[in-house]
Amino acid sequence: MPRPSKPLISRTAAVAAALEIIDTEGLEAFSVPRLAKHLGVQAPSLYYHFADKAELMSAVALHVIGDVSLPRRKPGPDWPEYFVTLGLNFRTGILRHRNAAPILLQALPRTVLLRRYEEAAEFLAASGVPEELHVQILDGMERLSLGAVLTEAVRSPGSRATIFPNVDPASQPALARALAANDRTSKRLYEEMIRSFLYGVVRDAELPAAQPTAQGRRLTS
Amino acid sequence: MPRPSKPLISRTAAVAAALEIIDTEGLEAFSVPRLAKHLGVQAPSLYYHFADKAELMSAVALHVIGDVSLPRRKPGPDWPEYFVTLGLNFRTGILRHRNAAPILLQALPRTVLLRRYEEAAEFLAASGVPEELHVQILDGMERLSLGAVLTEAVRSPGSRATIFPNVDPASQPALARALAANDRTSKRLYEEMIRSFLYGVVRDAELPAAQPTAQGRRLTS
DNA sequence: ATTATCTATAGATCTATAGATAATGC
DNA sequence: ATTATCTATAGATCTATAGATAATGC
Repeated sequence: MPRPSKPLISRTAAVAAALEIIDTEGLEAFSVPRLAKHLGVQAPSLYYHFADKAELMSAVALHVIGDVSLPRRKPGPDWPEYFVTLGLNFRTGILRHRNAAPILLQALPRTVLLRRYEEAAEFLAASGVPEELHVQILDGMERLSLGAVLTEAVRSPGSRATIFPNVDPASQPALARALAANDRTSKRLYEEMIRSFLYGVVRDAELPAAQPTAQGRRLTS
Repeated sequence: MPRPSKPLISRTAAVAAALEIIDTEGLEAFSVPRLAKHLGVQAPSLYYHFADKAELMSAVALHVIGDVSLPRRKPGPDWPEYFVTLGLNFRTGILRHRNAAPILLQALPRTVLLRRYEEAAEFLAASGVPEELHVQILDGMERLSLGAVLTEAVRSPGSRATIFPNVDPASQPALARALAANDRTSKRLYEEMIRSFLYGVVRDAELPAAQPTAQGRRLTS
């Protein structure tokens, strides 16, 4: 039946199905014929909606980060918390689809992220953060959050429980002690990592100094 | 000739050839038959040296990070520079083989990195850094450097020149201003990112405070 | 005329195993 | 006997295009 009364395929349905395959069977399991079977159509039909496989993957990547919501916070001296929230949202969104994480690295058009950067840059300016630091903060946040989340996403199910897997106290005593002295979860480490970074960036700036945590103190100049 | 006088294939030669293919033709171009042709042997012969393709990829990943040398620094109050050097070595080593970067994310056994962490943990202890911070620092350094370098490695040749590509001053004025106010290269941003992070981690600790840069100042308590 | 599917198929690969075979080392 | 290659091949895919075809909307 060469043209159905109602279209069988839509881009969004195709992307959702692709993500479902990747989530449940892994990235390797994904292919165009595979997706077609999942949708109950023939493989070549998908090429009517996507130019090629790369465009499909790109659409999947967009869908994954499209779910990440931007923080609704007022500019001000606690501006670092905007980025902490952003980073955590980002982490949650990606970990929901951890098998798709490698796609983000390769197929994510950077121009998409840039639209968010503009808003973040405005936020920084409105918060009184010196302009010289904006690129440091935005570039740093991109690298840090993408990297931090990707490494977490590809971790095997077995090694997810501990921060470092298979530490042998006999041959790695210093590491074992370090682990024993740590009481933070992976999520908490990530969250604090963002605060630390932002605090460090503004360490020499006059103001607005970061007051990221309850114990946060002001820098003297 | 079913067995040559001298072996035609060695693991190291195979890995080196694999990396050469990946470097010059991209990760997609790599396959076992492809590697065999490059070595002048038949594809199945490679399965005598590697159990499967995954083991081969893993060996390639190991080779890439094997080139990264550990810093030779004495423990002391400028301990952050140990990590800055480590991070820069890591960056240089990976950017030498940027097409192989995605392999590191997926095929790198974490136990390999752990051997280095033990040395780093000893170094932190000897420098007088409180034990509670060791995991924060090691975990943070892993996420930060892997992430920062991967995002840099997959950047397309065209967009490498600028920090953010295709910024339109009309629609993205805040971003354009931020870029204009930035005078740092990608490498420099990465380097300072590590310093900022480490400085931030110890921001509340009594001592040894980080003195990462010439302008570095001490925290008051 | 345009839209959205289908069938058919080109064309190129891949991964991995089984089993033969000759050189080497004991 | 072991080592290190080879040939042959199973078996499974893939990506993508060409061209047919029927439903829809003008």
